[in-house]
Amino acid sequence: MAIPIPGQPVRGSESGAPIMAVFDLLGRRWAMGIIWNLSRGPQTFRGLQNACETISPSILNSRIKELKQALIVDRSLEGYHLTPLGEELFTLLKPFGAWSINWAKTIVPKNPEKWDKCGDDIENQNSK
Amino acid sequence: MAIPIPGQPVRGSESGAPIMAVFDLLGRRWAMGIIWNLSRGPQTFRGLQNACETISPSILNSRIKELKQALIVDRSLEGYHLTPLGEELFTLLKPFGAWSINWAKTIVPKNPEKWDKCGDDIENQNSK
DNA sequence: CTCACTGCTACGAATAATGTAGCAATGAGG
DNA sequence: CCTCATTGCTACATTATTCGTAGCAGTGAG
Repeated sequence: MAIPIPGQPVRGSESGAPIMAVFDLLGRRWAMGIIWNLSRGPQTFRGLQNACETISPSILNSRIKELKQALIVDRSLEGYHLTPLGEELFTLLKPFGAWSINWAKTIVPKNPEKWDKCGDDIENQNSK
Repeated sequence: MAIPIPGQPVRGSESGAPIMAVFDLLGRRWAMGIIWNLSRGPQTFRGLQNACETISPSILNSRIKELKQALIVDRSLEGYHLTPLGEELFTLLKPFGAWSINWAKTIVPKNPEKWDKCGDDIENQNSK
């Protein structure tokens, strides 16, 4: 799938508003997870694959290509890593970690039937 | 599609880390765009459909159901709107608007072949 | 009763993702 | 050289998700 180009019509916006292009790009399966994982430092293809547990290599390959084209990810000898633009994006993504913990506490009691274990995972997540 | 429950295995994370559940939820097509649109105030189903231009009603319906289950969106007489949790989420999403403009300026010169018009849209986007 | 509109469902066609197998390249050990 | 293991990545059939369009029931105005 081609990356959305801001200024061009993308999914959800004929006007080409850049925010819609971003939502298109980040709204693809695994995209945000890949950025999150890369924030810890350079990763190999295999490393990312393991981090994303169930991603298939062909999709990982597509997402990486897209993020590279979008200048968010790049590759060096140490492996794939975030570009400066990607780092910036991650700083915006970071607060979602804390929000997600709060969200989990609110939502989980509303879905008791699906809720057994969890506690530890939630508490331990703020480790970066 | 069922919403991801933090603490339960979701796409990309057997551990059930809440952040992965959030990425799963927000990483679905249109999800972030819907939240973005609702930040301007209550919207009708049709209003959202028009705002998202090319979304199909069945998908819009699914996304709304999911976001409602996730306590991010609710419905009242005035229409669909963000819950307090949803408003919080939007404040995290908001900075992406500014970043996207910056990103657009960087990326567009790298894709000259796809770039004709754009300028005005980019400049005028920071209106909330 | 009609007309226009709304929220929403149905459903086939198109597109995207999964899961698995496997290939070429690289590097270590013998 | 010749294995063997590992890595980055491709291929491809199966399955899941989304698109695009038609249309139904409900509401309110005229």
